[in-house]
Amino acid sequence: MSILGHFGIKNLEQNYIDYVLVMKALADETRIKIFTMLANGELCACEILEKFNITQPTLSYHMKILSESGLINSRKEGVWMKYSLNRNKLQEVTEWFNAVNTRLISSKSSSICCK
Amino acid sequence: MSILGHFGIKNLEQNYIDYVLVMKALADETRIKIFTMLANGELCACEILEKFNITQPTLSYHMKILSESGLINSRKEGVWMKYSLNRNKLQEVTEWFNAVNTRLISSKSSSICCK
DNA sequence: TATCTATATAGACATTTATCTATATATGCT
DNA sequence: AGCATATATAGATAAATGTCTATATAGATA
Repeated sequence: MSILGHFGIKNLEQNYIDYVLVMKALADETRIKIFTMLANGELCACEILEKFNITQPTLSYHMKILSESGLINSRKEGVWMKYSLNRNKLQEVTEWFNAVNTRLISSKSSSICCK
Repeated sequence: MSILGHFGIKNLEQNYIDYVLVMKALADETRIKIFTMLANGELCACEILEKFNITQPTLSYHMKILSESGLINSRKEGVWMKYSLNRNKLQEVTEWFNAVNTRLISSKSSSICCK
C-alpha cells in the first residue's frame, strides 16, 4: 500500500480530532527531538535522558505524553523502559499530511466571499 | 520533484526546531479544523468565523498563530482578510514526516542498552 | 464627513503545560 | 532479606495558552 494519499476525502475532516493529540505531543522542543531520535530505532529511557538537560521525572512526563498520543510504543525490559516509534500511527499521520497536500493541489484558489 | 522523501539524513535533525511552531499551530482543535478547511481553498475570515462558536477576536488570535507558523498565507482584499494554505510550508512538513517514515523503515529495531 | 463593517489589539482571567523536588514502586543482585 | 538502580507518581509552581469584553483601526459608502 502506497504511502501517498489513498485517503478518501472524508478522512481529512473525520480524523483531525485524533491528530490534535499527536500535534500536541510534537509541539514541544524536547519531545520533537525525542521523536526524531526514535526514527533511528528503539531507545532506552536512560539513553534518551542523557541527551537532555532535564530531570528524570520530567522525561517520564514527556514520554507519557508521546505514548498517549499513540506516536510511540513502550515496553519494559527488566528495569528499563524501551521506546520506539509506532509505525502505524506515524504512517497514518504522514498519509494525512499527504492527503491535505493532494487536496490542496486539486482545490480551486479563488474565494468569492462575502455577503 | 517527488513529494516522497528525497530529504537528506541531516534535515531530520536540523529542522525539527522549525516544526515546533507548526505543531503548536495544529495542536488545537479549532486551528486544526481551520487548517483542513483551507485545504479546499482560500477562505475569508468571516466565512471561517461562521463555522465556530468563538468570538471574532478569538478567531483573529488563532489566525495569527497559524500565520506565524508559516502554514498559511493571508492577504487583505478591501476590508476582508483571505487565508490560504502555504503550499511550500505544507509540502516541507509533509516531506519531513515522509522522511521520518523512511528513516524508521530502514532503521534497526534492537536497542542494546544500558550500562 | 459621518458612519457602518471587518478585523486587530489590549487587558483580564481561568486553564493547561513544563518543570522541579520529594517520594513511591519495581526489578535485579548480593 | 536488604540494597541499589530505573522509572513513575504526587504535589508545588511559574509560564504559556485560549478565551472573553472593550476598544482601536482601516476600508467602503451614503
